[in-house]
Amino acid sequence: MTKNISDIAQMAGVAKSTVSRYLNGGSVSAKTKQKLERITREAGYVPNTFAQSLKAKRTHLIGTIVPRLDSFAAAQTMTGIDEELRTAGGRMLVYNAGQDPQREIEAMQDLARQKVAGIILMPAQVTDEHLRAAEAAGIPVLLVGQGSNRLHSLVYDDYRAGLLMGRHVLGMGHRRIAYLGVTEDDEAVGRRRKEGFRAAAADCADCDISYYESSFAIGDARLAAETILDECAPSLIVCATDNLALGVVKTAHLRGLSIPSQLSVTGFGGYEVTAIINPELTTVRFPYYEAGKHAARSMLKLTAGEEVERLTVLDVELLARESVDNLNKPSV
Amino acid sequence: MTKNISDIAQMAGVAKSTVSRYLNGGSVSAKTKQKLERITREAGYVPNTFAQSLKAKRTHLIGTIVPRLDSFAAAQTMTGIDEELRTAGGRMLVYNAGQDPQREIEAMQDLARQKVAGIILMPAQVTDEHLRAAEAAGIPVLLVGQGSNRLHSLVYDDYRAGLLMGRHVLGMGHRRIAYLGVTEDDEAVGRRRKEGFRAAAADCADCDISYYESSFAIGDARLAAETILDECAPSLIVCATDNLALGVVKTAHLRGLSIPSQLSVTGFGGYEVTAIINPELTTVRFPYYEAGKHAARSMLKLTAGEEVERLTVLDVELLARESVDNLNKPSV
DNA sequence: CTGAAAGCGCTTACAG
DNA sequence: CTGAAAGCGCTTACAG
Repeated sequence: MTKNISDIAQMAGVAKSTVSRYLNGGSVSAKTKQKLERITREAGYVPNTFAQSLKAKRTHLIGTIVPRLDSFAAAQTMTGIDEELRTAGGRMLVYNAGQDPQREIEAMQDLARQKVAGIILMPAQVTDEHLRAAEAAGIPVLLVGQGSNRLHSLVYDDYRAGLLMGRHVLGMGHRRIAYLGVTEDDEAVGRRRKEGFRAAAADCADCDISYYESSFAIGDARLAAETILDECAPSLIVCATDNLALGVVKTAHLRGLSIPSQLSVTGFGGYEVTAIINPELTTVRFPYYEAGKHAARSMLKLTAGEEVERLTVLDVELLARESVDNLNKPSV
Repeated sequence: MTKNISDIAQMAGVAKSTVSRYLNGGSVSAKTKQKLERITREAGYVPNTFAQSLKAKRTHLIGTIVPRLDSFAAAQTMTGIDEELRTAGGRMLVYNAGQDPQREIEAMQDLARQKVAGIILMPAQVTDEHLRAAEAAGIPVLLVGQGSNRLHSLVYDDYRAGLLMGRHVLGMGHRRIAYLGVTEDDEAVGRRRKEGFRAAAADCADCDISYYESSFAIGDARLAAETILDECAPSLIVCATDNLALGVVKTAHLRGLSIPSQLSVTGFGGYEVTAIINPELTTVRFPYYEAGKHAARSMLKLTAGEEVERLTVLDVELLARESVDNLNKPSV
């Protein structure tokens, strides 16, 4: 029923190789091209992707490795990748690493075996093992969210995010501050956001900043908040992600602390939910969706053998909302 | 570098067909089997999936069509599907329909062309066109979230969800109630939840229930809440999804209405965020993750030609939390 | 249980 | 610009 390239060749009275050349944009006479155009259309011809891949030894599939499927950042990025890929006839093969670095490595090996054309990886950290696996894959690997000088990378300006947030809360008059971060093994989220924040605080003589650390889980953030509140009773807790901020907000509620009058809280990310909760959370928006589109475009170029910038830095935007109290209120 | 089946055959001193038979569990003598076992292992042989698919005309890929990537339900379901598929060596190819029924149809056609082994579809509604496309695909199609007597379906007990919720809020003493639903074109979410709720209310003589409708978007729910509050000033708004409930909560906050003392709100779904906001949202938990695992298992059976129950109904669970005021408080 | 051969639907040098 | 032929790495009747 479904036509193959031989059928088309026969119908057009040319050789299979001519049809193939036509399909792949090779040199074909104008007349032949016209004829084939009509015939393939009328016959509803669709190339068999397996046969193509078997010969060409690659697919139009782009492997995408995400730390988890149910995170706002991952979902937005995947949506961007998917949409952009489709416009070019590509497809996204999702690989869920389940927050396990080891599974990220395995994913690269597995995807390489399946001959995907390229891999977009959203890693929590980039280890030597990651680099080795990426090289061994023998196909383009693009990092999103974390940088490496050995791989093409698309990162957010985490440092500036921290800087913007630092300036903002300092400007609101906060001096006794707790910074709830994550492991510095995570270069982007754990290290650079904090460094940016620290740089902003460096200009401030009378600041008292305590640094804490938690995992990415909301539950851990809730626990960390208990400790922070007991130990240093800050006027503000800056959290390295919106999820952590949600956890801190939860603990504040449970303790009967009103936000922002009794405790100010901020996040990073710009998750949708931060605009829904009350009060709305002050945070920094990260362009996850745009990053996905950008990543897909770059990957398409890489698989086509074109040049792509090694490092792209995406800008972020402060969302100053209600969860930070203004301590500069004129005293009556 | 990478070995193919001929290399293995040569190394083992047998024919390619024998190797193929060994690989696919065909009849091979114990001796040959042992030898091939060792050789394939030592050589690190990995079959070329394209060649397999080209011949066998199918893949180990299972297409999964979701309405959107960034929804809690979709993310949980995908996670379940992905995990279960992997244990069987399968892979999930995600197709994002972007909330467009037409793209769901296209997705089935596209996936069929790509010769995926089966399709798991999470549709908003099941039209005749869906049914036709599913049949034309020529591969197993499994519905999740919506039922059809013409296709294998895995659904939630939406009717019971509505019933449980109805009994709960009535039991808490609410009588003046607004039900914010969605289009009845959505059999599960729009129709059955409401029917269940209505059944619970039927037992209640002095009930005053007004029915409203909105899209699935949080923004629309916020608007709908304005109308509801103006028109009928209920003590409680029952929302057909947690997202709608979030929108209603938002509007309540903006109007300065305290929850639950001045307005009670409930949802359906059991999204993670409902346990994070303050007060926690009363809702019904839907087992999305389990549904994903179940769907994958069924699909694996279907592609293997095994029998699978046409209809599976997954149970739901009421999560009675803080967003519903108890009107039965003893008056002092 | 095993092997030789054909074929899945393409692409790619190689000639012309 | 075009065609004939080989080959990508498998699977599958068909004999034996």
